[in-house]
Amino acid sequence: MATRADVAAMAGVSPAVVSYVLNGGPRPVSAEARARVLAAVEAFDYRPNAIASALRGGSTRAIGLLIPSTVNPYFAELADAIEGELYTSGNLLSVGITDDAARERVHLRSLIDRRVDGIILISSRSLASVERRRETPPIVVVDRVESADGSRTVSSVHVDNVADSAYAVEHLQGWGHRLIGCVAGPWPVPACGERVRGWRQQQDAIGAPSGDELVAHAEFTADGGAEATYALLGADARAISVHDARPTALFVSSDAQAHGVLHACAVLGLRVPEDVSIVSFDGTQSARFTNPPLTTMRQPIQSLGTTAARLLLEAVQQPDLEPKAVVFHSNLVLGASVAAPAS
Amino acid sequence: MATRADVAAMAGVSPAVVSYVLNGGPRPVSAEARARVLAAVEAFDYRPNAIASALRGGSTRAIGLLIPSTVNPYFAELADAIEGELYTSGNLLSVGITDDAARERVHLRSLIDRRVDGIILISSRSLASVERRRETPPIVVVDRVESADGSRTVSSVHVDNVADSAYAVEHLQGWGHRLIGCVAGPWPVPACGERVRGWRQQQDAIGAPSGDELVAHAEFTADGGAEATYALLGADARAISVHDARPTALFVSSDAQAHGVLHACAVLGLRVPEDVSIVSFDGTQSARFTNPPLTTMRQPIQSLGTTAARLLLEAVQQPDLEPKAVVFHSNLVLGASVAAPAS
DNA sequence: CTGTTAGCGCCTTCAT
DNA sequence: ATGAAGGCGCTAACAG
Repeated sequence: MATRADVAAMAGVSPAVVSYVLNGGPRPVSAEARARVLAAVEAFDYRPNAIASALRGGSTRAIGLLIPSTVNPYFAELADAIEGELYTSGNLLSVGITDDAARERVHLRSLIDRRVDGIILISSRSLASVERRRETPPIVVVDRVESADGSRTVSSVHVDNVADSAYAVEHLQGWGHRLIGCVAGPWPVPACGERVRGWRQQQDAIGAPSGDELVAHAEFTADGGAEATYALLGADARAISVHDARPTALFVSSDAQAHGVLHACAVLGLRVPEDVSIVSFDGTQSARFTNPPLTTMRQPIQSLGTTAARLLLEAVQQPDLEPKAVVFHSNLVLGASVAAPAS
Repeated sequence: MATRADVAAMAGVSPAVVSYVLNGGPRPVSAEARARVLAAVEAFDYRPNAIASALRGGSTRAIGLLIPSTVNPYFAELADAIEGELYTSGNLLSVGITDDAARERVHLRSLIDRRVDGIILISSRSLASVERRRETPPIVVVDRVESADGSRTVSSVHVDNVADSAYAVEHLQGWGHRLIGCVAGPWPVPACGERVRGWRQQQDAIGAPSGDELVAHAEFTADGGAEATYALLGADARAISVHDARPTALFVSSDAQAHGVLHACAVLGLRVPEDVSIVSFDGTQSARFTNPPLTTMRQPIQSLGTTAARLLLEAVQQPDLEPKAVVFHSNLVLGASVAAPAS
């Protein structure tokens, strides 16, 4: 592959002049020399080696993204928004899938070794260990960030999970539901805990049951949602024996799980919404095409993604900027998965 | 950040010895020196700078992936499989989303500039221009590859789109359908054309209509599928005026489009499968949770992804290996979107 | 067994 | 307006 020296030789100038032309500085170049250089660049189809440039200049124009999965439509839509914003600013996205925590740590290391300019962490389980590290590039987390000592060291973008979850539960209560189960998320990250907290808070607010027998943790997948449903609504569910009645509604922490919840309800012979009402969280496109369409709390996914990217790029430019926390809120999208409980 | 020189200084050895220890060669190192080096590495939390290593060694251990979208579940599942395989082999994935062809070209350039070890192209629209380039890293395409002169220069992985599409159409015919519409894909890539060809071939095989009035091209999105449905089944559809009857079934080129097809049918007051039967292509998880569940040709997405990654890694290791074309076939997954036409 | 050294390709200061 | 040269951090060939 042609190098800068080749171009310089053909143009009859020194390598420095080639850089001057291509980078628009820092020194002026005569029109003649410029023309010869550009011709040589054309002839060789020359492009600067980004590796060498990065080694020299200290910037890779690459951003790392650590994401739990791309199969979950919420994460997929988020990744799409982030990539779009980065593309616009001339940055490349390096992606690691962080199914499990060990993998997340390995990927984090790898990204730092590769000197990415910044990192976006989605639902990170190893943020604590990150913050302990000496030297990391700027980081933005898509999820709430809570530091032990209250001081924030990274920026974050997220919805108000507690309030938005409470709102979803309130919607169910408004239709007359009291015994409402909660399909919780799998990971020890704030977003998962907060959605349970929002459910519990809202149940407590009207004196409705909020015990652990009504909570089932599950993976953020359809299968996870199905399992949780069997645990909560199946014949020998603890929720049923404790309350001597089957929950009439479920608050589900993600659309991905809700797909499996619908499936499991069908298997159990329960009709949605006649026998069981469902409200889920995320508001992805996929929620519109289920049977029945899901009533779901729609997160502003595009905004979350573009904001995360923009915050990060700002931090890359000005490393000693104050970390920010940007909070959005969700909107209830009415599907057809909620009805009044059978009386 | 600590450099190799720092570690060497602390360990009281030369920088080369640090490399010998960390890289396991190429020269032996005494146990004592090794211990001191490792202690120093530990103390500094030192890791080699991957940028410098790449500049020197010629390998970035990074693979580029160009993908049309992550929101389409077929592409998302494919990306997931590819990332998994690359992670296993210690490679990082750099992703570019190639919504439009211009973007694809920019990304391709960028990946080459960054000296990725190889590139995976999904449904590429600019392969022709790639093949014209002088120096590219190894490339694997997920789609069929057709060179003008018949000689293949890159490897490919794909299903037999013509045969698998024909099979899907045959399934509809088996239920008694004759007037079958085709929702085609949007891009000038082999996979899109071949699915239409499979539909047409199978229609011709039984002397059923296969004219262009029965084909509607559309984006690989739900909205695309909906628009195509209006064009084919709406009140003033050309298909209807030509045949003086409404198509009783649709062959849909992707699950993503099929979601929108279902939606549009509901809007048009057409029941699925009573009024319109549907078979789609891809067989993603998402097809199981629609209303009704989709009957769809399931591509072996995991295998496609891991095979693409493995072929590429082979080519990276042995650049003058013969390009291969690996062909898989799809399986019909029975949902509930097909029934006999109303007589 | 260990140390020295020459680049990899680029950017940029300094000298001309 | 241009050229020469140092150095980013690393690997590996070469010399002790």
